[in-house]
Amino acid sequence: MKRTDRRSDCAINFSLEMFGDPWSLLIVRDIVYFGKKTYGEFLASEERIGTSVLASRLAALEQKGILSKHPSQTDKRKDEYRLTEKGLDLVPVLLDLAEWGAAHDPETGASPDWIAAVRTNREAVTKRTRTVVREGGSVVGNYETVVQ
Amino acid sequence: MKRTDRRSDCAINFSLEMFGDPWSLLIVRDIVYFGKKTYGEFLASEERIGTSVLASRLAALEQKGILSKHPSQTDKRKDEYRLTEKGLDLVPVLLDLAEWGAAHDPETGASPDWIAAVRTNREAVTKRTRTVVREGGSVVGNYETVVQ
DNA sequence: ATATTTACTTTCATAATGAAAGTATGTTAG
DNA sequence: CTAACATACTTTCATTATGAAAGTAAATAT
Repeated sequence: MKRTDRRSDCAINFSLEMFGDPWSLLIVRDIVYFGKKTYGEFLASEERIGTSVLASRLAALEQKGILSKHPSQTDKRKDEYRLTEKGLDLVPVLLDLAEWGAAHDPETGASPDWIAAVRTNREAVTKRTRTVVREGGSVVGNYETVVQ
Repeated sequence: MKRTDRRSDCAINFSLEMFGDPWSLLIVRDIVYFGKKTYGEFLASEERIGTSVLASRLAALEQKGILSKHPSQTDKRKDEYRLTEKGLDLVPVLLDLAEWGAAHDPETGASPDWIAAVRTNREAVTKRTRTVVREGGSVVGNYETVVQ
């Protein structure tokens, strides 16, 4: 009586079913790179996610244990979304996507030394990124720390 | 007069626009892990991609330079799809997705020693996987070679 | 008290997916 | 040589997801 609804037991397929849509990883990126936390901050991102899509993605990521939601202490209208440990495990995926994108987009906006740091020092960059993000920081706000 | 249609210049966004749908990376996985090459082989994969979706994904991946298409030498009905070098650059992404999926799916079908090899020996596994796939082989058909 | 913020929900037109059947060309079996 | 079959699609159409815009309710700022 197993086999609920998943397409297969493949680990890659499992990952794709969890966050393999075109928006979920952009939300994770907003947290990891830019330190965004609230609905309004995600909504304002450059890629212009629609409000209804954002709402459904946030709910789905929370339900899947990738994000957790907490009422803001300072403003009761706001909620803060944070990555769980499971969500932090996506940092390596983000780094690979950044590396691939930077390598193959002739007009990429990625900074060459960030990409170089990821390429030459992957383990350490991953670990420091996790640590920084776990404590509420972001890559952009802690560049020196993360890159080394 | 730049800025065609892309949502942003972010490298992560670029990657997601190229293969960030729920099917493209499964096709790449079919090639890398299982050595699939033809339309019919992709169509038969466990996740049951629809024929119209498969056709559009293959065309899109070819147009984006991730796959190349070649008439089969032995059977003129068949076409063979292969990864370009740009497509081979997706191997690290696949390895990360496998690692994340295996780590977070309690019922994963991924073999523990493949995952262990990826985790402890990422660089070498990546490089050997690329080499094997570039020559038309696959992970499943060359397990000992790839894992070491 | 009133205006504004914030996090949504609702509505609705358009696009993508999924299931099923159909087609054109090449191959195989008798 | 011909009929059945294989292969790579395309077409159709119902269902679902996306995207744009407007609306709502609670909390905060003025």
